[in-house]
Amino acid sequence: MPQTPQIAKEALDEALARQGLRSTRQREHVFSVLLHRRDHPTADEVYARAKEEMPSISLATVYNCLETLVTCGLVRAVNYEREPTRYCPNLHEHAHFQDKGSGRVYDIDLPPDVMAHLKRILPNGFEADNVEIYFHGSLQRRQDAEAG
Amino acid sequence: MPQTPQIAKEALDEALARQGLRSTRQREHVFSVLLHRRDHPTADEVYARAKEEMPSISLATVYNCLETLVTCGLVRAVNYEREPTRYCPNLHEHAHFQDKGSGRVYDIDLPPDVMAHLKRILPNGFEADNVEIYFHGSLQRRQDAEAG
DNA sequence: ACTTTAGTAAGAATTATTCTAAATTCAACC
DNA sequence: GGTTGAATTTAGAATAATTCTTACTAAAGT
Repeated sequence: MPQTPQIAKEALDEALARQGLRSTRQREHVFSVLLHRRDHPTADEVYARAKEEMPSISLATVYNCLETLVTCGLVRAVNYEREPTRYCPNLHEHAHFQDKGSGRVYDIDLPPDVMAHLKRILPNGFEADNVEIYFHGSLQRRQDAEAG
Repeated sequence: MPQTPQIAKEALDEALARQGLRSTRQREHVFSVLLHRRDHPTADEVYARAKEEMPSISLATVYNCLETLVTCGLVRAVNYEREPTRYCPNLHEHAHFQDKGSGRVYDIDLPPDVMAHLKRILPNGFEADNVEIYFHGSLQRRQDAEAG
């Protein structure tokens, strides 16, 4: 039973309030679904998981809630090629890696200098707000390194 | 009247042959459209431009040809968020920058070390085939620096 | 309690893209 | 030069993710 931890609920309420938005059961629940398994689910997957505890929630509401969470800055929308958008509650600056075997997406921490270093390659006049870095490849699984 | 330069036509024929594919009028024309204005057009835009010289070409064929060119390695498909796919005949390793004002996409050359440097941040077991780097921001236009 | 506003639900609509089936083209062989 | 068979093109239908619309519900302000 994923229960939104108090600390996350407070962050949610505060972030929503900052945008003049209300905290609702659906928003809280969708957020808790994302926090519970940080595996970059698609909207459909979030919908399926959300319904387990809240069978009356609709797909449209899941889309609305995800969009709201993105607007509030609590969640990041992640795209690769034209696959369905995935959602990620990890707010550190980080890159993504998609394993072409399983399609699963993993967070890759960025050493602090990388982002700055990257922005420095831009010619004069190009001002970047953000940089998306998306690796695509295969994940060599080793017995001793089991990752989620 | 964009005419495929001989050198490009030969590269096309050779690349197609390597995959056991035929060189056709449509494939050649779609390729020439991409080479003519290197502004990362969408499939729809390529369709519109291709029709000017070849009014009978269909949108499906444009999609097929673009896909074929990507398969042959002559063209890169570029995605940002869930916007329509854009096509780019620049095969150097490079990043993309989208100006949020105009939506236009620019190629950004990568210093040779950057790619290698980036791949080195991957944890053990992650083997990247490729990295997409997509900047999003605004382009400060200066009188003396007019770019296409 | 009454009114306004925000949020949710269900399904229709949209959009980029892919699929399907029929028609056409092309390269190789006779 | 015509024939054959596979590859390609075409037009339109189909698909899939997402957004929109409209009515309903819930909450907040008065």
